[in-house]
Amino acid sequence: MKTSVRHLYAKYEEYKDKDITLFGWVRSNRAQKSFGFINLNDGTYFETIQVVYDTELANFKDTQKIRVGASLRVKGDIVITPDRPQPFEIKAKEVELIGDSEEDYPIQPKRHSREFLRKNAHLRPRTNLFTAVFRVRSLLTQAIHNFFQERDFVHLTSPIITASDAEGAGEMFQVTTLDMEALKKEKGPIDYSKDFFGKKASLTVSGQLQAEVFAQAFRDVYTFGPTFRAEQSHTMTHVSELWMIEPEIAFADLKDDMDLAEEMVRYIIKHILDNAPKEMAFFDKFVEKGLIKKLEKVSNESFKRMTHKEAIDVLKDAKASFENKPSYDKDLATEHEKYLVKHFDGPVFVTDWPKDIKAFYMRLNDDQKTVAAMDLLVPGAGELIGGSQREERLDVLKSRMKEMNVDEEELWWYLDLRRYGSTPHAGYGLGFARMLMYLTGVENIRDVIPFPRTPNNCDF
RNA sequence: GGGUGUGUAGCUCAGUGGUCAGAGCGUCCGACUGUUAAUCGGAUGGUCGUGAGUUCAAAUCUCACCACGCCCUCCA
Repeated sequence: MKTSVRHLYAKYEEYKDKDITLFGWVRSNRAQKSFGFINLNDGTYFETIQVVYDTELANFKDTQKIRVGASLRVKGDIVITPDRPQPFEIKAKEVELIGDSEEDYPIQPKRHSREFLRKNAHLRPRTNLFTAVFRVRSLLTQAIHNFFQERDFVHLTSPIITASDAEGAGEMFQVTTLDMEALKKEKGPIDYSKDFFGKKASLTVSGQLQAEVFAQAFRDVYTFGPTFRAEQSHTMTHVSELWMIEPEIAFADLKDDMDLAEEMVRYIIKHILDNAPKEMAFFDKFVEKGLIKKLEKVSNESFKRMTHKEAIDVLKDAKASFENKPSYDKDLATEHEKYLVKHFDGPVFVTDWPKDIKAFYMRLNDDQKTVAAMDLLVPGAGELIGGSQREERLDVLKSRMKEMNVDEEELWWYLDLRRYGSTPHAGYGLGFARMLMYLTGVENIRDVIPFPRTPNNCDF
């Protein structure tokens, strides 16, 4: 009977002394004179199963020499072992080498640097750390969809290619079918009417504007898709290709927006703690001590909320000395964010930001100086969520666009939403990989993405 | 993009001017009756990132280049 290690761990008593077959990869092989032990991982579970073999095997000598990384078929009986570190093991009757692992297999049963494993991105999913990270990543996807679907949100996919450069979130990757080599030889401006879309096109940096369209029809919607940023960012929290979740809710204000974000974060934490206990215990032990306690605390307490002005007041009163001086009309520096989350010992919403440092679509507050924006700051992952109440008043939106040099004609459809049944509405963007960093304690965003893209790195 | 640091065996690292360049792990050979990153013995393994320079002598000092890490800016 073919089964899985995950299934065995759940119901091993039922398999007592029964004959089963497993397929998997060797994590270690400890051979002695007349017996040996193989730790086999079959990919279905974080834990390995110990395969015990001895001279009764027809191919005992060959089995002793099986190397780490090889793939096997193992047939044998499940033996319950209450006196050993593992609750059960398999006593092998047959061990068949399916795919040999050559002598220079780079992954050894020992510590490797994260840097080395990044360069071996095709093999790192077989290590304990990355097995855990990517299983939690999969569960995180599920948790997010569950959360929104249970609340009757409609999921939409926003376009990946856009001809708008007004999305306002940073440098964009250009998309073209023009012959670059030929263009190099020509002089004068490029004629984009000859390009594939008849105009200059790029990869999207956000699906928010399109999500707003759907929110004005379905009320509550969310996107979950890839976005692209061409910034020369060399940090532990930035990549060039990232997945974002962007909910957008109509008939809602900034408070509703924050309530939703907070409820979502709590829901996600609970889902992961419930469904990946082995993985979370591993992170807690080897990646970030006290991780589980931290997450449990977060899921039980309401998040700190404060205005940008209040945050600056806190920073000005702080005994710490900052390289960047806190200022009421400036953005928070990374050192400020770190101070705030440490000072309040958990996630912090910062709201009502100076309008000049925020995007054109954010709703202007009555003071005429700030906008109804919010950032959720967390320890480790930095800005986990950025959101705002959107400007629903046509005249105010237009004057803000003028102030910030955003082309009205290009966004005629966006302005139309304010002409036909406009509603107060709000939304936010959640960085998927940053959420994963926060949940796992992994410090570098490149280690929570299967094949990360960063400046100068597009391997695999 | 700005700053800073690192690059020595397959991996993790030691070696900061002086004979043939070191350890642990891996790999290979051997020992071992219950191992948990098993242990023990032996062997294997390196144009010391690349190029130029200083010096009697360079892994070690200088310069350039390349690659990568970290910090800052940008944001998710």
